[in-house]
Amino acid sequence: MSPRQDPFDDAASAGARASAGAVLRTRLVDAAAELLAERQVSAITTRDIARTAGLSDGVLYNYFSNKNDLLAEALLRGYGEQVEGFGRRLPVAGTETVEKNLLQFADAMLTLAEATLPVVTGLVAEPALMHRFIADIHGAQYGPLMTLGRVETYLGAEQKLGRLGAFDASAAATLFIGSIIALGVSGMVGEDHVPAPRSQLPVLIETLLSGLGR
Amino acid sequence: MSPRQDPFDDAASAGARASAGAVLRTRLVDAAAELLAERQVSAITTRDIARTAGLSDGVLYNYFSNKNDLLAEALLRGYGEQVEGFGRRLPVAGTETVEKNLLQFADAMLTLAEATLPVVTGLVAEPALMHRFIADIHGAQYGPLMTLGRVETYLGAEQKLGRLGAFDASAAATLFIGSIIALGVSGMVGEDHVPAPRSQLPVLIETLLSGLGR
Amino acid sequence: MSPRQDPFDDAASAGARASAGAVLRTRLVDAAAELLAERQVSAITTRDIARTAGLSDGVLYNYFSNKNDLLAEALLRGYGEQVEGFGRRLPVAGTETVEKNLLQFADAMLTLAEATLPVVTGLVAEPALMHRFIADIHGAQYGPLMTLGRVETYLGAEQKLGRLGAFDASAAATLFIGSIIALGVSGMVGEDHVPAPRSQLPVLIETLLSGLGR
Amino acid sequence: MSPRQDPFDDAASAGARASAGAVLRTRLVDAAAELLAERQVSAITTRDIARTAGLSDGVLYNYFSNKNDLLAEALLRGYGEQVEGFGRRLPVAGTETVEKNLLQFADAMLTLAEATLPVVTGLVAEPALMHRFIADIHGAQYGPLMTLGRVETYLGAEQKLGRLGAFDASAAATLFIGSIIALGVSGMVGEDHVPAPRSQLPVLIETLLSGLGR
DNA sequence: TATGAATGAGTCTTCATTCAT
DNA sequence: GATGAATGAAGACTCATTCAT
Repeated sequence: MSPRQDPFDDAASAGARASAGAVLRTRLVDAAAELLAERQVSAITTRDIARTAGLSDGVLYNYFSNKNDLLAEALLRGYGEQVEGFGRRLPVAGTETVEKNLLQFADAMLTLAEATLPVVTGLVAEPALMHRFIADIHGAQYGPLMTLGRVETYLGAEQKLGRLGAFDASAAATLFIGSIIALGVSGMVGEDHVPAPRSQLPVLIETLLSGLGR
Repeated sequence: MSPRQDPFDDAASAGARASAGAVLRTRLVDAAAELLAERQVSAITTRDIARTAGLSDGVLYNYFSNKNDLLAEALLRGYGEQVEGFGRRLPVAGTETVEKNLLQFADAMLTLAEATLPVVTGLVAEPALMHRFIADIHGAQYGPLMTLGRVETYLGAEQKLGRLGAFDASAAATLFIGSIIALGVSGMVGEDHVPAPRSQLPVLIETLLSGLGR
Repeated sequence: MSPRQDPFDDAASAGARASAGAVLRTRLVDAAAELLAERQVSAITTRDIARTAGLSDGVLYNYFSNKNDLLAEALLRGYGEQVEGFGRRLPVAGTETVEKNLLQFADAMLTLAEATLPVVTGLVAEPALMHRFIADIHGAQYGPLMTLGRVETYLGAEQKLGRLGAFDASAAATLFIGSIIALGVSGMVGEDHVPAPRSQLPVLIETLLSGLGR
Repeated sequence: MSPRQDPFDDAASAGARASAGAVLRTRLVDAAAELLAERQVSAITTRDIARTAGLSDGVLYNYFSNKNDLLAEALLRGYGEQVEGFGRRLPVAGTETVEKNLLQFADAMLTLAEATLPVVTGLVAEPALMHRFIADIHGAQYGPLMTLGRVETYLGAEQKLGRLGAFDASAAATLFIGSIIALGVSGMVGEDHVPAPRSQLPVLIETLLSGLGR
């Protein structure tokens, strides 16, 4: 007698099954992320996700306890990717000029804001998901504090190098990031008569560097 | 014969009768505003509004052509009240010190942001209402451009008075407002370990005034 | 002392009041008839009628026990007017030629059909109103039997005058009226590629007169 | 091994499973058709259909994009069945006698009219559904023009065979069909004192054949 | 485990009718 | 009588979740 007839019952296929499951799980997250990129969270139905993933309506509940669990994962992954893209573009203190570096920083940050704002603002309507998301990005060190921290660290480093004066690095980072996010928001709302956000970065930086005083 | 004392007689009651319709209308707007203050737009149902107003389900449609019309009115009224409160607190160029004035400006603006951000961000999930709202606040001169304009105007005035140096007033206003909104947002999402937004205003202003340069 | 001060309290004004009531009643029926001419029965609301009559929502119930009672009256009146217009245009047996007379008959009947079909078909969706209407037009001798009877009478008269041959006048009337109503319906449904109903009357009459036999 | 007897096994049950969706879909259409046979379109609610089909409220939307889509299908199916029944009963030119053939034609047509008139007239109150239905029956070659065309064709064929004289076949078809529909309508509205529609067919045909002239 | 059919509570909106003034 | 504000039942449609196969 051969060991077993049941084709699904050996270690290999058990592994295959397990990873097959993981595959489906990933396909669901991919589909959710894809939809998140083109639509408000509140406009995404479980059926949409299943269709996009090419799967049936019910699978979702084999891998996630509910819709929000899946969305939270997709959200975190998408956000994380953007944050990492941001992290890879950062200038190094002491190289180039401070102004040039800040511009590069600003551009990366505006890109991050433009990519994540639509999704994040959409979360406001889903408090449960929102809190979940905030907890998750804290856990994953992806929070806005991280970006704020990067700017702060950079500014502090330039100060130590003597390429910047004395100022509160934390406050400066808030001014820098806050104004860039504001630009991103105004671009998102799409008010007419407002200049393209990106074109305003240089004068923003120059103003921040010089200050308003005499 | 002395005039009648009964406050419900004559013109008064005629007026009351004439505006009887307006009473319910107002009650509906009040109810909507009340709910808006405690919940996301998307979590407010027509039934909620009716219950809160102590009215029956259908009344809404005797005064508004649909749910969004009512919400838009409540939204605009609430937002307008905040904007006017903001407008009344603004400093005058040339008085006091620039720093003190900017602090007052910042405080008013943070108050405005804290009051309006939750509602406004909730609109993102309701594009129809969002566009309606944007059109309404533009019509009512309540737009964000208005607040930006106020700051810009103030800074320009101080420049002319020689109390501030040479800088781009528009960029400065963006730095100022953007960072305050960012404080408001961080307060709203309620991240722990973040200092109270209001306590950060002085150093923010000082940093903005001095700049980062040497 | 003059007889009476109260301007509303003499016989004349009592009469005026009574007729004032009748006036409102008539205004309601007028408004309903007006709307019936431009819309399906099912698309007419009591509020529409009140607005059109320039009256308040509730008056209707002072003169009619419900919406259908009012509509039934408007329906009957409108239908009666058309039927009477039809009755006034009928030819007299023995005058002109039979063919010319039948054409006149046909034209009057098509006019009647075109005017009443939209309203009558709209009634199908309101069984209660439909039955009421049928009973009413029977009572008022306005029924289709009446028009059928008119044709039948005319044909019989021409037979007696020897201007037509031997045939069953009732069946002939049915052929005549049925085909004209069919033309009216096909015009109403507005199928393309169908010739204008009125242009087909002559050949219809000629065919009816000659018959299909050899 | 003998083939299995169990009708639910193998291919049969695979088919059943594959078409399991179609089963509910059909049940819905059946239920709609059932209601259509006993009630005006406008008096049928989605809940009625679901209850009649023994299903829950929402199922409808798993198979149809809206209520009208379902009704349109039920309508077309019912109408098509009648039209096909009609088509199967038609006489052939040159056989029997013309009179007998026309009577057969008339009877089939009256049957068709009696079956379809209540439903079709009910559509008048639902313009959207009406247009949809007209488009559908045109697509399916079920339109009234078809029935008209069948009569016209028959009459033309008899003319060529010399069994009928010279006349306008189109006008004759309109006379024929129009009067039969009129009989159907008068039967439908159920006026009393009107002889049974079917009993009037012979004299109608005789009159049509002989004409009114001398 | 995968499927997708089925569920049913919940949403906005309409409108004939009532009734206090 | 006249008003018109208020009522609330009813309708079409959506969608997260369940569960038999």
